[in-house]
Amino acid sequence: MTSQSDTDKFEQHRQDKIEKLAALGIDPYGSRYDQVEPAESIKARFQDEQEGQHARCAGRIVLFRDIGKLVFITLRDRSGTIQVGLSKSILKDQWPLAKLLDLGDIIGAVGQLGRTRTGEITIWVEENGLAFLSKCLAQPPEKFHGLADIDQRYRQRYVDLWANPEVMERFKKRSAIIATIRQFLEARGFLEVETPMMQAIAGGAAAKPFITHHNSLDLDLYLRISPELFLKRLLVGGLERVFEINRSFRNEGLSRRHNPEFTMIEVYQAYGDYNVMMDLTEELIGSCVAAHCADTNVTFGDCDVNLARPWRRARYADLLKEHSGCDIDDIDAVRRKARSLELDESAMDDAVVVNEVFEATVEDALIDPTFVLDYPAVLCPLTKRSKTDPRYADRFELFIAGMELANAYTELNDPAQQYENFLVQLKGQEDTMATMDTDFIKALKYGMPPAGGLGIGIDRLVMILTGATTIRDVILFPHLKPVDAPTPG
RNA sequence: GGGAGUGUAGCUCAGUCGGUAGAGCAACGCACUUUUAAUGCGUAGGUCCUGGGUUCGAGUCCCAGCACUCUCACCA
Repeated sequence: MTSQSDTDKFEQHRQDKIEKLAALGIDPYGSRYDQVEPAESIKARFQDEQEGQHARCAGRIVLFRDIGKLVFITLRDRSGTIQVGLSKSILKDQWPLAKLLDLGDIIGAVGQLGRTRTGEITIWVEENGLAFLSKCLAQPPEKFHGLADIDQRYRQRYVDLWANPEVMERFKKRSAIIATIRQFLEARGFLEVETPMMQAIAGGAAAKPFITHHNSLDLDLYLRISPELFLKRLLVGGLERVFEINRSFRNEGLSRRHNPEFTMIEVYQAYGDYNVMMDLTEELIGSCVAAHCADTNVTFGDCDVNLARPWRRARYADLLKEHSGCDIDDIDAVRRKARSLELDESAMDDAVVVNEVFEATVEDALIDPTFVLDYPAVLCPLTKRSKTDPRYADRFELFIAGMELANAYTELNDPAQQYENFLVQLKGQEDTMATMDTDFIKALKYGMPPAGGLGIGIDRLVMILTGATTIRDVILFPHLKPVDAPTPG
């Protein structure tokens, strides 16, 4: 016997039950089922145990205990679980149907609420109160360990979601966090907008894009690496406060913090600057913490993270000094440090070496939320330079648990300076497909109000707030290599 | 692309020194009207990832490949 025929045998047994149901005139794939109450709300309202209460619920059979003339079912729906009891003496003519149920089936149940001997709240299904809504033909995962194989969990998220309740909880929380963000911004007068995901010029970041092709225009297009340049066009247009919760795409390596397509939010506020955005960031994420975390201390892998406000604000140069011992202006010292970190600095520009040392020594150490302020200007082509020291740009990044969570700056609105920066950026970046965005320069020539702009990695934020140390646990269908299709025949 | 690890029943996993493949759950059959991962008895289920090699004999040792995981590199 091969395993394939075992699987077929399993499916055949269940197929047989479908045919038995059909012979009884019952559609195993059911239909509309109204007035369904979530399992957890049924249990909540029965706490007072008033006699004669009815309930109507629907869900998937995740546990099945057949003890003769009595069957106990644990039914799972989006809210949780509830026990459903089938009794031969109550079901009467419908009793034989109880023996056609299997683990994994989706059913509806109506009946009296009661408690069993051990106190479990149970829906005792009444006569004709059992509804077949969908037969499960495929074999469900093991009931106690759930679906544990990581690859299968991501590939078959449709099983993972009900086999592992904490998975469903995490994705419900993700939705709730995004709802909180929307409410927060809408309450402050920000308008949610949508800008192109297919762009002729992939701008707003330095990353390798994915290429796609428009047939009838015979035109190569890029999947956006950032919505930034379009959102700033909207500032020129006078929308003044906009945000986009956007999927962006970067053709780079995968890691526990990187998925090729990821969700971020970008926010632009006319007449603001990066200090305004820093306050906004702290309040925005703070409101998510308040709404969705039990308290401000969260665990993230091996880290204990304290999210209590206010958050530390420290200059880039000061953090470099603190963690590497190097003065940012002493390039020889920085290069010595780079060599001691086994970085090959010989071919790097000064600013790049500084940033490499910064990333190697500082970022991992920023566990509690830390705003890193005032980046070297050469690293920031879209950012306005500091009025007091033009070597630095008015930009911050927010780090939590060693992870870059947000990036914001005072937007550069000088078209001549922006044009110069683009030219510098284009040198030696052929592999990023970077192209001069002359239309963006033209837009700036019409006048863009001074503005603060902010980007927050939504996936990473959800990771922090739900304790998921890999980005694939907060993305419903993370990128995976496709499985080879089985050869037909 | 580099390094490390994993791959055994549908699922979760054992498998000792190289000596004819094991458990729990799921499945199938029987019993059971208050179970809680129900229980008891019975049955069935294997390309030990793939291909080579060593050996009288390989799930086990060696080589190569594949897949996945972790990690490093890449990554405004």
